[in-house]
Amino acid sequence: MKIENQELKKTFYNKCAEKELKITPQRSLIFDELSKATDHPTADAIYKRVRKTLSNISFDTVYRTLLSFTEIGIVNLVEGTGEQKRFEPNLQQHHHFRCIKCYTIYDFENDAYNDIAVPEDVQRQGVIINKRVVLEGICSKCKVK
Amino acid sequence: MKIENQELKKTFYNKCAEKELKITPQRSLIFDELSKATDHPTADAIYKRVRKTLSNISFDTVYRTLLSFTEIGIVNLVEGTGEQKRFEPNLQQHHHFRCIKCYTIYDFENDAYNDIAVPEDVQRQGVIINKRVVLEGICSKCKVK
DNA sequence: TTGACAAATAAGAATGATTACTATATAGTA
DNA sequence: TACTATATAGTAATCATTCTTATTTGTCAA
Repeated sequence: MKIENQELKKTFYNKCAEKELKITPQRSLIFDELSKATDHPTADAIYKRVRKTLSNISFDTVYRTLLSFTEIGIVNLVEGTGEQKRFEPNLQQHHHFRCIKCYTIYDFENDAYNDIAVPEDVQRQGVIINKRVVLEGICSKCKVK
Repeated sequence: MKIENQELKKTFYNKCAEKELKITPQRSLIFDELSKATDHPTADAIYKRVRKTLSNISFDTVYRTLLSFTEIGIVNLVEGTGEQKRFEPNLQQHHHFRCIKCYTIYDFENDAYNDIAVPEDVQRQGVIINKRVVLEGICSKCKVK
């Protein structure tokens, strides 16, 4: 396991303790599996992966667990336009390029985007937790077709 | 009907002609109804509104029509994280503040956000059609609770 | 370590959104 | 006006998500 994953695991234990979520084999496995993922998987995709280790885990457990992870902030829900929910590990701030044809999401990092200021009128409307730039378009693969 | 709505209606006729979509009373009504909306309605919400005028319109027609409008680019699908699809009229470029508790989406305009540059590495991955900043957080209403 | 209790799980059913199907109706055009 | 491809209403089917219930498990105090 890489250093950054050990760090992630620590956050997992800390946050679970803080929010009074018990550490179960299912939760631990689901967390590990999502931490490895680079493809913004759906709950169903994670379910298929964890079943290789825990063959009788239920889909409901996977789904519920992913949602509770997003609630305590150790996992992110990825924005889309109404398809299945997609999840990603809560890594450093990054942004998304989303293909409107195949729905693939490409991550990218950009310091200028990280530093954009929140307008004052929006600050008055609530507390901002996330800033993200979403670029939408057609990816090279879909362009070819 | 206001000037800008007349303009919208022209775009509607032009785009429909261009893409060979027939102008039907249902389509025309659905387009008008969404053009008036400021609340990023779901298909179901639009269905309820148009039924006041066309009482026997089917939900399927409304849903299908909204999707075909997004395909020809006269309507936008709003980003979210896996809830029901939400639609908005395709107006001038704007950005969203999205409450993660109640899912309400607040529009705002910001010139600096409109002008952000697309990084070169992303330009190589595809053609960008939309740039949008999504701010997520907790809105004042939900904060109170 | 053991026992009690609250929390978590598996399994499957229920709900709700979205999509597909089919017979009928209609817009656009000769 | 008549023709033809397209669109529609009504309904059924599918798929994602959420709920229910009986059982199991983690945690903590003794």
